[in-house]
Amino acid sequence: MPKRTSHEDASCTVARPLDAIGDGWSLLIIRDAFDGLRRFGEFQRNLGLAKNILSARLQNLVTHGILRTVPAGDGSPYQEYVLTEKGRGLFPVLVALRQWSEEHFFGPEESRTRLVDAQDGQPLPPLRILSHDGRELGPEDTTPITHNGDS
Amino acid sequence: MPKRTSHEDASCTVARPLDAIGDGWSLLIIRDAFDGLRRFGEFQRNLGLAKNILSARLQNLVTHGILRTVPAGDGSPYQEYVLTEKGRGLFPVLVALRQWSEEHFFGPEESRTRLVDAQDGQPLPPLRILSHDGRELGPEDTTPITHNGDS
DNA sequence: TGAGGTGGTTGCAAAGTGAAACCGCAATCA
DNA sequence: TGATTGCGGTTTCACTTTGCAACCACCTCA
Repeated sequence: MPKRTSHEDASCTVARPLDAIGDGWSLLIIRDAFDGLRRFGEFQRNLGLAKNILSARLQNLVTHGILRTVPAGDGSPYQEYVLTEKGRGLFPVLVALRQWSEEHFFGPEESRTRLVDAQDGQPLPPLRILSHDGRELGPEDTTPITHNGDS
Repeated sequence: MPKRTSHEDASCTVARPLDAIGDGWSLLIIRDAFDGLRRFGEFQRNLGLAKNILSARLQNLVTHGILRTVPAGDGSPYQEYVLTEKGRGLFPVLVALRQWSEEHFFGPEESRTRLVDAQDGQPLPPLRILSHDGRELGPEDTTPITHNGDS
């Protein structure tokens, strides 16, 4: 996590969430959480990261309200980490990232893990950014404005 | 950028792009590039990061094919950094991240920078994940599979 | 009792980050 | 002509973070 002491961190909607998920591990933990992993040991085995790092990342995700700890699960005396509603809101971000990655980081013959429709196994079509009246918008069709909160 | 020497980095469509954009600065640089910034000094002034860090991040984004350098622009003897097609493909990721951030990191009264439709100034409606036949999909409606490249 | 699994914390070495200084180049100014 | 400034970096060095390994506390089961 960089320092970002600049003047630009206050109102930018990109900068602020990066404190929560901007490091290299958090999004992988969240992806695993979407895949149903809940236990410390599951995350650690699946990701192969050091336990102290995992511990710090889980704490950070909990304090940011993305994961929360629930007391048990099965009879074990330990806790589990599950996505909050805020954490589940990251689903479109992960889908967008996966689609971009599939398109640009993998060759057509290369094996990869992809997300498919659970009902019929069909791959997800590419995300589209639509305006309120249904036009498809590209990067040049949008503009950033400073919004005051009132409106 | 974490090490990720684990067995899971090879085929995961989330892990691989994080080498390119997984640090705390790269997405901010890319957002600025979408906003039209092109020059080293523009990025540095706008983000307030150290010049060596900016230099390293720009190099990394160039080697990953997200930005490319173009020789001039105006008459100046310097180079500019512009998004490649691959870089422009990150637009849905940024939109998804902004929408999640607006919803969960900002109070209703809090001032923030948001993205609006350039044509009519209307805010972008929330992204929806749709199946190939138009059903809206949530996290529990999808499942990850290992895809072999052939099909 | 003690052997093993789970969920961490603690050292410590190595790598990464960041502020400031420095540097080469070109255009500008005196 | 010689000095100055701005741009685009690179170098230096103190500081922070990461990651491996060891250790530890707790519980279960034999």
